[in-house]
Amino acid sequence: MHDIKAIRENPAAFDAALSRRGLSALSPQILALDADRRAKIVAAETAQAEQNRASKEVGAAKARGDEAEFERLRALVAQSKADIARLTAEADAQDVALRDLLMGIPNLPLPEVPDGKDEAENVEIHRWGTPRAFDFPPREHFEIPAVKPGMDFETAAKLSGSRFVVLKGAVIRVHRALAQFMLDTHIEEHGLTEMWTPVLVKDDAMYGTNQLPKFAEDSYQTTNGWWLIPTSEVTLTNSVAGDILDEAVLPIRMTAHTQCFRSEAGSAGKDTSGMLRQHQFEKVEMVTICTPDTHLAEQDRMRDCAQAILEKLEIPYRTVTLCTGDMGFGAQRTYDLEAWLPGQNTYREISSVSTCGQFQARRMNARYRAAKTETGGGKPEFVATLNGSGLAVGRCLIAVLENGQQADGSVLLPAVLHPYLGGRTKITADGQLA
RNA sequence: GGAGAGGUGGCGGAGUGGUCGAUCGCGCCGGUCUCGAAAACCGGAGUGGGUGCAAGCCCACCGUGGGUUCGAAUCCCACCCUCUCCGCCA
Repeated sequence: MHDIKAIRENPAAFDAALSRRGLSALSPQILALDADRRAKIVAAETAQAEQNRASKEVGAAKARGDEAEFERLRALVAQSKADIARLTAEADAQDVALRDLLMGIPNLPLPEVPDGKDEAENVEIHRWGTPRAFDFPPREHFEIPAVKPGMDFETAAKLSGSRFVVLKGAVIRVHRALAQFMLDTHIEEHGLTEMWTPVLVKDDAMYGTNQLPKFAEDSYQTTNGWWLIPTSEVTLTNSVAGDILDEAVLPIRMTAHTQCFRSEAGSAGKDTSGMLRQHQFEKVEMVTICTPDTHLAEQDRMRDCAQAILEKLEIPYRTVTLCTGDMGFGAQRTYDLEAWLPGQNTYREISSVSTCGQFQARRMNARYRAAKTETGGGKPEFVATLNGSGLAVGRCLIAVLENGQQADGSVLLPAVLHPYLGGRTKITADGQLA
């Protein structure tokens, strides 16, 4: 959510940033609402102050036994009650209206974010590894002989419909190894703290990380009102909602491995084969809570953590900075990591690392108290929040399988996974670990 | 699921209708004292909003939302959460 004071102080800058995201100027509408709201607040508070004064006089009259004056004042106060109720309701309504409006406006891109309409205009900033030269036509993951016995879409369809998968045998073991490997690396080498969180959350959490109010149709809700998280960004980030943190505890760098649930509404026909895009998938997520002056450095750090995973897995990838037209609702800047998928002969998104600045913190009311200095401090300020995949486990499995496939139908597995697989180094063409 | 207890400021803990935004203790910050520190003493200190150049003033907040009343942290209703015991259970 945006800071109304910042918009008030510099509406032109606000509108200019909005236009970079392809939105028309909103500050006139916002400022009009804001002015109206403040006028209503003044009216309501003035009336309330008068009543409070009168009430004290009533009490005083009663105390000195002046019954006539007591009754006169009492009637007066009683009369103004309805007026106050009306004014207060109006002020509240304006407040809600402004909040609703601000809630629906996306975050503003940082100056260094490239302008652009869509993903075609993202800017590559880093490339690692060289795609293997195949002396046979590389297959997509679900067509590799070694994989086929362990990736069962028919059974999943029987159970749940399309966009689900049943994994078995060697394939799920590699999947599990991947998640463990990612977590262990983040914990031991990157200094992140592992968390285990609910995957069912209340409305408030979904508002905090921007899923609500605009993107309700992208998530699933239970009959009693809980939401299934589309990413553990929701639980990790909202873990500090409403808090006033001591600056000394920042930055807080977390990671979690959870199931994620997405309806994929609007993605009909997109990536329908294989397990690239599922309703249910696993992700190792990273979330950082930090001070606003450190968030850019923290974002680079987080990106490096994600890149390190791909490098250890020996998967060629490239990193892009998303252009204004491709950024998510809450992001100020986003790096996407795209893994090389030989079966598709292209790079596909496997991680997205975003800083939201104070955007989510304002929604969640998550603050920190800056250490006192001569110049100030000591006052609560909103924290900055960042989130990134570290990585999407299912997509990472795809990348490992496609990049490791051999002419004979087997798959060679990256060395860092061998310890997690009892020393086994490959999946044979008939689907066995060996 | 059943029974009971409880939700007050960073923490502990008072407060059952009228200057209570809230006694007190601890912790915290500033000062006095000290070579320095501790102790002691003095003083300060919540959050959000509105208004104002500012000092300040005003409004709201004692789990949440309603209600009663001239007036509510205090009374009433609903809900949420926590704890204890019992039951069930991965």
